This record gives sequence, C-alpha cells and structure tokens, in this order.
Amino acid sequence: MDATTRPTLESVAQRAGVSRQTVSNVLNAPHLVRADTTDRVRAAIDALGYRPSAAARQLRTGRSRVLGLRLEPVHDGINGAVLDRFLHALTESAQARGYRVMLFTAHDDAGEIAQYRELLDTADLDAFVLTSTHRDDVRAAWLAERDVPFVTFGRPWGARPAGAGAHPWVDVDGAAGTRAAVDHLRRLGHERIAYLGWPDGSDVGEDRAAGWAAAMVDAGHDASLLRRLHARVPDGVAAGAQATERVLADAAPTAVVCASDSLALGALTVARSQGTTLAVVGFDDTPVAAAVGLTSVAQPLSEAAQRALDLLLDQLDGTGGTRSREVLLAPHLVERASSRTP
Amino acid sequence: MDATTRPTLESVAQRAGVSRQTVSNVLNAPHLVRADTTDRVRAAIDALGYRPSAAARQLRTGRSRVLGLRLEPVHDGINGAVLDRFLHALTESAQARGYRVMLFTAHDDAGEIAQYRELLDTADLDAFVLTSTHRDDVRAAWLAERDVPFVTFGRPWGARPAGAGAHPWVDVDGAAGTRAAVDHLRRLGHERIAYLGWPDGSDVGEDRAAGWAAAMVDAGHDASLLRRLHARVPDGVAAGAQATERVLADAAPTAVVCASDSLALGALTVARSQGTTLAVVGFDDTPVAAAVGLTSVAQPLSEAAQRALDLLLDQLDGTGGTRSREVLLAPHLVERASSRTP
DNA sequence: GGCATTCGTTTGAGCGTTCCAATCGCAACT
DNA sequence: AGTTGCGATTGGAACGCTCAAACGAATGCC
Repeated sequence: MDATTRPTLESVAQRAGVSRQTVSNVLNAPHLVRADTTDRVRAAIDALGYRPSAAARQLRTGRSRVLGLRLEPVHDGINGAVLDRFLHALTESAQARGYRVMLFTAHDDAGEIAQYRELLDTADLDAFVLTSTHRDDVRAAWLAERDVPFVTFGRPWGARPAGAGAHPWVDVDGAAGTRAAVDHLRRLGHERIAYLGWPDGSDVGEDRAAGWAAAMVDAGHDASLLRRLHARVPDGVAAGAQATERVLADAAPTAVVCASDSLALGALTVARSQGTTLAVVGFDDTPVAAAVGLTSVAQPLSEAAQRALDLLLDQLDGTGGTRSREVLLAPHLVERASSRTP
Repeated sequence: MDATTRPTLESVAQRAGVSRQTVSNVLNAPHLVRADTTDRVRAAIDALGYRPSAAARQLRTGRSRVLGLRLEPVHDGINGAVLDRFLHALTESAQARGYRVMLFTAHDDAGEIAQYRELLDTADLDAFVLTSTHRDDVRAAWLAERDVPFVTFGRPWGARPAGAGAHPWVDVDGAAGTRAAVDHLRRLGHERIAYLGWPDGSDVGEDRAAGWAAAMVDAGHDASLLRRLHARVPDGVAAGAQATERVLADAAPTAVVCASDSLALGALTVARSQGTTLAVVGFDDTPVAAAVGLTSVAQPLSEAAQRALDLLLDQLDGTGGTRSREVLLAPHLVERASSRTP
C-alpha cells in the first residue's frame, strides 16, 4: 500500500497473515514451513516486490555473500587480458549463485594482506580469490591461519610437504598446453620444433617448458638437440623476435612453440618478414592472437572461474564433500593460420 | 581484554570512559567533540584496533559506500583493455576515498537495469558508473528518474536539448586525439593523410573522424580529396589491412590515422609486408600498440576515473559545488616507430 | 538570582534481519 | 484422560550503528 516505504519482512508477514520469522523461514529454511503457508507468503513477497536487506542480514549473520579480489596493475598488457577474462567469468558465476565480487587494489603482498584485514573487519567479506600465486606466497598462509575461506587461481608453487597446509586451488595445465602444441605441429609434419620460453625462475614458465620438452623426448629427440632448440628470453615482442632469429640460425627449426602470445608475435613478425615458413604457436589465446591469426593455447578461463567458485562455496555453504580441492584444467589449442602448412 | 570478540563502539566507549555516541561522533562528526575527549577516544580506538562495521552503519544510514559497475564481455579484446584500465584506476581512486567497487554483469541494457534494481534494493549501492554510453541510452534515464547518483564514462550521445536531463559525465576528446595525430604526421612532412574509421552509426567513431577531417581542412585540403582518403570499415585487423590496400591504391596516402589499434595493426601489416613507407597511427594505446611499436593516441584513463569519482562524490557527499559536471579530457599521442620517417 | 543560550555529552529508539526459546495444535501412545 | 512427542509457528532479543531528543554544566544577559 505504502509506495514510499520499501517492503520489509514485517510488511510481508502482515500481508500474508503470518509472523516475521515465518517469512524469513520461507526464504532461508523452506523445509520448516508448511506448503500452503509457503504459497501464501510467496504471493505476498511477489505482490510487494520484497527483497531482503543485505545489510540487515549481514549484521545478524556476519556473512556478506561478497567475495574479494585484488585487481592487479596491467603488467604486461597483452597477457594481462587473461585475468580480465577470468574476472569476468568469476563475476558472472558468482552473480548466478547469489554472490558478488568486490574489488580492491594493492601494490604488493603486504598491502594485499592489509586489505584483507580491513575488508574482513569492516565489510565481513566471506572469501577471497587469489590470483598470480608465486613461490613463498605469504597471502595464503595468512588467510589459512585465520580460517578465512579462499581459493587461488594458480597452483601453490614451491616445495610443500604434500597435504600440509594445502588449500583449494584451480589452475590450468601449462605443460599439457605446450604438449598439445607440439603434437599439433608434429601432425603437420614438423620435427624440429623450438621453444621460446622465459628465463628460469618463473614456475609457470617451467611448467610450460616442461610440456614441450617431454613431448619432444617422446618424439625421440635427444637432450642435446633440445638444449639448442630452447631459447630463454624475457617476455615481449621484440625479445621474441630476436630470440627467434637466433634460434633459426642456430638450430634451424621449422616451427616454434612460445610461452606467451607476446613472444609468439615476435616470432611471427620474423617468420613473415623473412618469408620463412616457420610455424608459430603462442600461449593464452589473447585477443591479439585472434587478431593476427596466431595459433595459440587457450586457457579455459570460464571453467576455471566456475570451478574456483565451486571450491569456495564448498567451504562457505559447508556442503563441501568429497569433491577434490585441487583442480587442474586442460587447455586447448586454437588453430589459426600461423601454424598452417604453406 | 577479550581477544575473541571484535571491538565495537560500546567497548571502545567503555575503555575511553565515554558513551557510545561520543565515539561515533569522534569518527563522523569530530567538530562536536572536545579535543581532549577526542584524544582519549582515539587512543582507545587504536588500542583495541576498532573498525566500524559497514553492515551496521549501512543498516542505519542506508548508504553503503559502494559503487556499482557493469563488467562487460570483452567485445573486441584489443580495445577491451581500455575499460579494464579504467576499472583499475577507478578501484584505486575509490579505495583511497573510502569507497569500494562492486561488479556485476548483464547481457544488455535491460539486464543492467534489472541489476540496478536488485543492487539498490538489497545492497543499497550508493552510485553507479556507466560505461559505453550510446544513443538512446535508457540506463541514464532510469537512474535519473529514481535520483540514483551516477556518472557515465562517455558523453551522452545523441540530440538532447542542452541542459535538459543532463547528467555528470567524463569523456575523452576523440576529435582532439585524431587531430593531434594529423598534426604530428604533418610535422613529419606528410600531407596526404588517410583515415581508417568505422562505418556510420558509431558516435565515438564520428567524433574521431571529425577530428581528422577538421585538421585536414585546416591543412588546406578540399572535401573531395577527404572523401577519397576516408575509408569506413568494421573494426578488426583483417578489415584494416584490406581497407589500407584499397586506400593506398585509390588515393596514395603517405600516412594513415586509424580509429583503433586493431585497424592500425592491419594497416601496419600491409605497410611492413609491402615495404611501403606508410606511417601509421592507432587509437587507444592498447598493449598491442606498445608491443608492435605503433604510434597511438592514449586516453588518460587514470585521470578519467579520478574525475568520474569526483563527480560522484560531489553528488554523494553533497559538497558538490560549482564544479563543472561535464568533463572532457584531452588525449595525448604516444610516438613510436610506426610513424617515424624512414 | 532567575532565565535563556550554548556546548558537550548521554540516552533511548530503531534500522531489518536471524537466533533462540517458547508456544501452540494435533496425533500417538500409555 | 493424561502425557509425550513432533511439526509448525511465534515473540523477544540481539547484531552494531546513527538519529533525534534530552540532559547537565557552563556562560551570558537583564
């Protein structure tokens, strides 16, 4: 009746001829309410357009149905798009399940932890999603110590006694990606397949390099050849181009698998300008890859976000059962012109 | 004392020997409190590590200090990065001012409005930031009608009686960007400067095209030449490449200004593969531009976010005064190899 | 000295929800 | 008939905060 005041549990209750608490039960514990009562209440809810107040609920329960995620500066730019797509998928999945994503920024891990503290204290965030995991990551330990639910998008890198302090994570199998790239190229007749990777020290990089190496060993190549076919350079288009020229001169590959689309773009530039018939495969399937016709390994980001959310909700809703808490997803190869045989 | 319970206004008050409300005043209305009292309270706050509960405050005041923003699907990918950078800057600025950014997704304007409704009802969001404004944008009208504070990143396009229903907005002057590109190229000695733009119907596109056209007219070129130098194609690398070849054959330009880095990348491909000495300038300064050495018009996204936030806070904190509610920022040119004279 | 004014502080109430204990109605079993 | 048991529903309290009004103590004025 009163169009100015927004409906509350009380007003719905009045209209349905029941008590406040019964309306609440219809929404939160339907099994406690008789069917016909439920119907009456539901009708009243619809009629009034009632929507529960998140603030009131949060005040009472201490839960906010909000997830926190740190938005990192766009490092690279080309590769940064990966996290953006993950974020989008996460927001969408969360929204479908009644959760929201709240952003924050920080300049380093310590700053991120300070934000955790603030967000937990003031906003009662329910959980966090961590990206860009790395060796000696203090963030996970901090959260685990305080029993704050979280997932990481990225494996817990570094030595760690199996099981001890393990936390749920989702990641994409980089090795499987580069292996798929090699297999693809071999089916096209390539044998001498080079690899453009990053310098030592990047766990993600090691993973991707390992997949290429393993596939090449399976193909019967020996270690000494692999060494000559393997270039290590910092990420970037220019660096990729230079390294490509070097490896071409050195080991005469007919194809090259790269650790990123940036490197691959560099390789592609060389291939096209020199008229070489060098097949190129990139990694991450960034927009640039699609734009320039670069075959690339695509991460299933939508699924990763979905699974990450599942792992979180398992912890939050307690329904979590026997489901594995460590998810490794297989990427897939998106074939484009850059690897096609001339 | 009690390490298990988190501090509340009451516990701080007790420790400081004042009342609940006085503590609240210290935080929200310091001018009401005597200096020595303030000191005592502040000490108690620090000692206990008190942090106000956002939920309780929100329940009482009806304000959440949270801003809503729709995360759009990555249309294009190359150009999508623009919004990501804006989002990052916005999150950072908001955080510095005590506001948070909450995300949501929607598939169209109607869905976005449905989200507004839900977020306003349940989460009491304080304001929204709208991106990708377009002709006949119903979102702004919906929000304005309900007196919900908002800003748009992007002008209100389309005919509109000046002043009527105007809302605060921030945008980047696209015309100034393409004009700067032309000026830059002319300084380098170019005269026949082509323009690769999008088909009619895009307001952003018209704006960018207009800047080029005006600068060319200023340079003394006549309308018939402009028509031949102006190509209209859908966004994309391949489309850009084709259009470039066509214009090269048609009007023999020595340089080309593009409406996007995607188009520019296409132009660049043609320029490099054909060995032509065609200077290329892109738009948006996306990561790809940096990667391939493409001169491009950069939008001041950090400043745009900052100003957008200012416009919002003017509405929210009521301090808003005489400051202009319409902000048009000038982009700047980032010079790279693609426009350098050979 | 009585009365209004001001400043600083306190008190009570209420925001809308869920938790908890209590209550009610009804069937079942002594 | 009395008791027990159970499912459905209810009313009071509390979450932590801010609003509005009340309050006490100074200070001013006639």
